[in-house]
Amino acid sequence: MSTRKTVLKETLKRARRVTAADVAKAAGVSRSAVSRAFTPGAYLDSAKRVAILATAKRLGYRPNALAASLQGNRTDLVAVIAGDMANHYDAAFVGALVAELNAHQKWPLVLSGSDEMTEQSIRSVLRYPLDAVIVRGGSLPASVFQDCARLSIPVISSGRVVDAPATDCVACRNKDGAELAVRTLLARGRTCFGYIGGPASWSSETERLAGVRHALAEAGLELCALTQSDYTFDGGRAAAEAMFATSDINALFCANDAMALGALSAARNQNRAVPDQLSIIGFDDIALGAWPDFDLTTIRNPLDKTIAEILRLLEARLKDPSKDSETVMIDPELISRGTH
Amino acid sequence: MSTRKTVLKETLKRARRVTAADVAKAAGVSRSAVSRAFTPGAYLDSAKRVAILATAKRLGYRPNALAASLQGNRTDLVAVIAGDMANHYDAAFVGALVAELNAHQKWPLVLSGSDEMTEQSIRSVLRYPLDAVIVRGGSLPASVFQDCARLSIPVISSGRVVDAPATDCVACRNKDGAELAVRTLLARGRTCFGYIGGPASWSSETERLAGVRHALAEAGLELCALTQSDYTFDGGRAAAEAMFATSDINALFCANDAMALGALSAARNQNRAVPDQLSIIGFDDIALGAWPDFDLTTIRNPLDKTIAEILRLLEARLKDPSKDSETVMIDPELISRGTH
DNA sequence: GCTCTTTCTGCGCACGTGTTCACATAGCCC
DNA sequence: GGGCTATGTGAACACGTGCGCAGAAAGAGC
Repeated sequence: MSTRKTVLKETLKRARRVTAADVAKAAGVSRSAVSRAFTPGAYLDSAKRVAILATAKRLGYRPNALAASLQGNRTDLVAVIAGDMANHYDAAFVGALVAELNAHQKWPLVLSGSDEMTEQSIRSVLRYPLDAVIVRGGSLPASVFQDCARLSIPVISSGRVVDAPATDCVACRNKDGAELAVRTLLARGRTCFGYIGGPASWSSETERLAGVRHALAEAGLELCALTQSDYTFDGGRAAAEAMFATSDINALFCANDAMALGALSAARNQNRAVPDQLSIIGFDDIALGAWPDFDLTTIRNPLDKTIAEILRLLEARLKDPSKDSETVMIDPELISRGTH
Repeated sequence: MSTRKTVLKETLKRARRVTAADVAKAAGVSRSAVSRAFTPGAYLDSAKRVAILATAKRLGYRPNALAASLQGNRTDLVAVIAGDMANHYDAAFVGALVAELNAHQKWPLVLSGSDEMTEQSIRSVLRYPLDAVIVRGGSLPASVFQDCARLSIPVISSGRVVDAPATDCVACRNKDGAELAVRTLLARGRTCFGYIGGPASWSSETERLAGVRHALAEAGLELCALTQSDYTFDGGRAAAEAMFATSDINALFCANDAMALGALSAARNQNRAVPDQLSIIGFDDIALGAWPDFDLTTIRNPLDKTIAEILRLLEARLKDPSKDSETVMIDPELISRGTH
């Protein structure tokens, strides 16, 4: 009876994965021996180990990482909540982060899409026992962080400082970056400033705007023009066109490079000489800005440093899950090129 | 004794995940009842179900997807082997694919990096019981496909046609695309053709080159200049500069948009009027090409269709794992803009 | 030969879940 | 009351693995 049931199951299942028991039977040893063969440092006759590994290779066996993780081991699975992958900086960020995680033998479950979609997705993904969740900026509701905390899954937030237990943060000093941009333009002798920002709901946006206002106030100035746009090339281009039509700015700071490139495109289209009549500075330092066709002056939001810090924090957190939360601030740098 | 051991383990483990047994104890029911509460259609008193779900929510319980998958269920985990994320087309591809997989409740484990690194990574990731592996172009060794076959993990290959069991393919008709580009340039009256290709090891490259040669031969022509580059903007720019120095082409077809934009940049830098003196056509149709600053004519490698087909093939394969392998060819289209 | 250490091995438990199985309770009709 | 169906329930198993435990074998020192 029970044999018949097993046979039925075998047939129904298309093709069972080879298990340690299969290898043990084929090699004529116990299942424990197979397990030990794959565990460095375990007591096992070296000749036997070689034989077992050979059999395993022949059958195409690999230990099932999921079953192993049931014992309370690490899963090496990390959720990565990407921002908008259409954004060049976010895409570069995710690409570099994924490569770095791979190099550290961590496997990223990537989530992307609109914020509501992502919120749904993260709920589903939390069904997996993750080692950690890495969040890229964005504007996710606080409930997500609470859910992670309840499941005692550590969180690393990049681009936004979050105060929560077992939550480490890496963020750029956005205010400093914006001030750096404005001071650079002031030093160039500019007096009438325009600013094209991103969606007001993003914390980075409010910080950058605050930096702009602060640095201008120090020089006894105010913004001549201000627009909130959407971090895209098209959005930046449209915002710049509208701005050119209503005010006579000679300096323009954009909250990211994509919008700055859009603004540069608009300026060229209207025959405004850059940088003679108008200075433009972006933020992020995407690869595109360095192309000779643009040669965009920008404030670098250092990708490599940020990702290196994320991995350092991840390792530290896994080593000591109960350690205090840590926040690392990254200093932006001026990348001086031809548009200011 | 056994109690003491359990207590010790509890203390050592930082914070255990809430399990169905915990919920059962808290709600005063059996563990089976908790499992049934989360299984739609299972026999369970409706009042009891409500009570259990409430308790589960209070404790922050979610079923462990990994433990559930041990029973032979789907894991909903899919490995995605990305190409080079620095490449704009590949980055857009991965971004769109990830979003679409998320929408279908599939969770992508993304691998990226150099080919050798990726090969190492895929071996590690195959320790997880994956529902499928999606491979983006590239030049991975055949052994990877063999490994997947042995573990009976279905493979979907995009950008390259692979003949293997349980391996479905989606690919662009690269030859047709290249011919379309050349015929468009011929119709424009061009006679002296340059071609900047990608690495020769890629199958897409040989197909595109074959298309170029075939369409030219039909018109009784041959290539005036040929270079293999690396699919990057800088590579395309350097290749174009070298080409301009040695031959007097009036038509240039590039194997991808990034190199075409580099070539366009080089042409502008040397005051070659595009499209009056020189026509340039790219391949892929990345978002960048549509920017008014470039306005690049190109051959679209339809991203949405490709991804839609990948998901269709994935669903079909999961529904019937033993179905015949299928190959879907996607037709490229001419996107006529200002550089030809 | 006897004890002690070192090396090696198989048995069996634990991990968290879905599902089958056997059993209970209740309702209904003859 | 007897037989039937529909509904509800907990115990038990299976999934694949790592590891603890106990015992075996072998060698070393007296």
